[in-house]
Amino acid sequence: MRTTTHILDTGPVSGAARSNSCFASRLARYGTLSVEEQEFVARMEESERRVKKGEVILPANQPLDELFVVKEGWAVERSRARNGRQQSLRIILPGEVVGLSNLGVRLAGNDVVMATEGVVCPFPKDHMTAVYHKAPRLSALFTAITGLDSVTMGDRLALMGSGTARERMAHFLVDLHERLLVVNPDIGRRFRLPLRQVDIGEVLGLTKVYVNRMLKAFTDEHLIEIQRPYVRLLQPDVLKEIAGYTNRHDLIDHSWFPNAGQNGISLGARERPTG
Amino acid sequence: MRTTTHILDTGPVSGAARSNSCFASRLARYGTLSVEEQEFVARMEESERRVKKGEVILPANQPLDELFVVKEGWAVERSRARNGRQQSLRIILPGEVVGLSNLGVRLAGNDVVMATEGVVCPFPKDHMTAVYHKAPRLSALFTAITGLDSVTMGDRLALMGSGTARERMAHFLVDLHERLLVVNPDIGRRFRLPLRQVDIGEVLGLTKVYVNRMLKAFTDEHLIEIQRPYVRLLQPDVLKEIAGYTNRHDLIDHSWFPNAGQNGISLGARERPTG
DNA sequence: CGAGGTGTTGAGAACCATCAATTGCCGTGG
DNA sequence: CCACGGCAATTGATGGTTCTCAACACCTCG
Repeated sequence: MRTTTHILDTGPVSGAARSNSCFASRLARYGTLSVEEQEFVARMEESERRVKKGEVILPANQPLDELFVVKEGWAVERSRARNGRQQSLRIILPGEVVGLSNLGVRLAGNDVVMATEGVVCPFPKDHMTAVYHKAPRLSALFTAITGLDSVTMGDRLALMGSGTARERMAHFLVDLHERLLVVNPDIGRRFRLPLRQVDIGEVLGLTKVYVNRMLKAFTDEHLIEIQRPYVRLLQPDVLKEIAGYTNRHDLIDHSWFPNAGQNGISLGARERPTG
Repeated sequence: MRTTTHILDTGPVSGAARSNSCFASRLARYGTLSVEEQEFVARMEESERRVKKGEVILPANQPLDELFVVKEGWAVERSRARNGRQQSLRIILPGEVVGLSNLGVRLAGNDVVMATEGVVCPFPKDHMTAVYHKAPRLSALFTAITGLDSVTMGDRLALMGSGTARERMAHFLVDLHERLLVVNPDIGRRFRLPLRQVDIGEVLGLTKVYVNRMLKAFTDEHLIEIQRPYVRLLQPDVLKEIAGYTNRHDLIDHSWFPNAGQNGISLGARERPTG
């Protein structure tokens, strides 16, 4: 009998159970969690709050005493530029955490705003202290995720620096699709894109007008198909080629994680579902 | 008698001693380290390696088993785009760490290349395991620094997305200056900029021609003065205004750090030198 | 003295922004 | 049922910022 359970074990997983643990299910992608670690994660998701579209769940320039797991809906991290023109730094999808990278920071650098209505699970930052004390492997996993975010951000930075509008748009679509697949492997090539073209423009550093032109171009080239608010990627590979996309989600490393000690639980890589 | 020593205590600090601990001195900016923690840090800097200009100290797409502290010289993190046009993601100055954000990542996302000759201190990634086990406050500090890097990267992302060439250049100059001041508070307004205009272009996502034009513009407006390879910021405040610069280095938070335990060492904020 | 790298300057073109007008969609109310 | 308002998407015309290409000046080093 094993002392670990795999959260994403295929089998009798009810829909409700899955929706109760979208964060845990994302973590489970990177390995098996011990029972104790699962308790920590569960604690992070124990309180829910329903949030409206446009609600600021993490205000900039304010001390941040709560982290969030986004459970339903999309959020956006936005930098407020005094130029009026504001820039979205990243999109936060269900199952992703807000504030991990701001953990050591006294004041939050940027706003995090809900792009749609949704449900978030706030949990006090102090809990992280306990994690660092008692669940070193989990804290290492958080470090890993933070690092992954950083690499991802680097990719976007490169794209914003030297990428054309076409490349940016392709990257945007492909990246969203791949990230949605992480939590929800069975969506196929079609997904809901609950953003206006203005919003996309703020993510990509383009005007809504040019966003529209790029989308039209892709549609004309039969690369995508738009059935608002859904998008279908007709030729994902071509889009990846245009974007120069490299999937970074295989990058999580656990080899250096501290061992769990006498219970000897291995946080080994989970085999990827063939795709 | 205190059990802690402040590494940057003003007083009899020899030049040699300071050059031996540029990383420690950066850490010390954020608080006082215990003797044990100092030992960890010292261990990170115990082996030195002299590196040539252009040398790749951390190759992309390869497992990363060493971190580096850059002790002398400048390094650059570069994303290799297959478009030919390559983009520098960030500049790494003496006293800064390479690879912290890649800790949890199986393969390094990007190359890190020396922009000048210099000295780096490699230390095995495995040491971090020990840190996470035995020096929770230190590992929290690393998390904090990683977070700070992330926020900084967000600022640059916003700038690349919606900033003009003028704003980018101003930000570039001001940011470098402020970061050099962290380790070396007495350089005044003049600093050595050991980069070609092409290199600056790769950082800012501009061509060398336009970099030149911006620099000329700033010179004509008496905002800067160039005495290759030195730059003097004649009106730093105007530059900050142009760049919309906000200094993020005050942002490190230690309130949530785990306590050190019975020895009760406080990792309190260090008062900033008045500037 | 020549070669190569870097900086400087000019002219034209490309990409994307801006401005402006129109269409289509949806919910509301008459 | 239709009129209306408002928001988002779409399309066209024009302009600005930045790129590209190209030539030349400067410096260092052999």
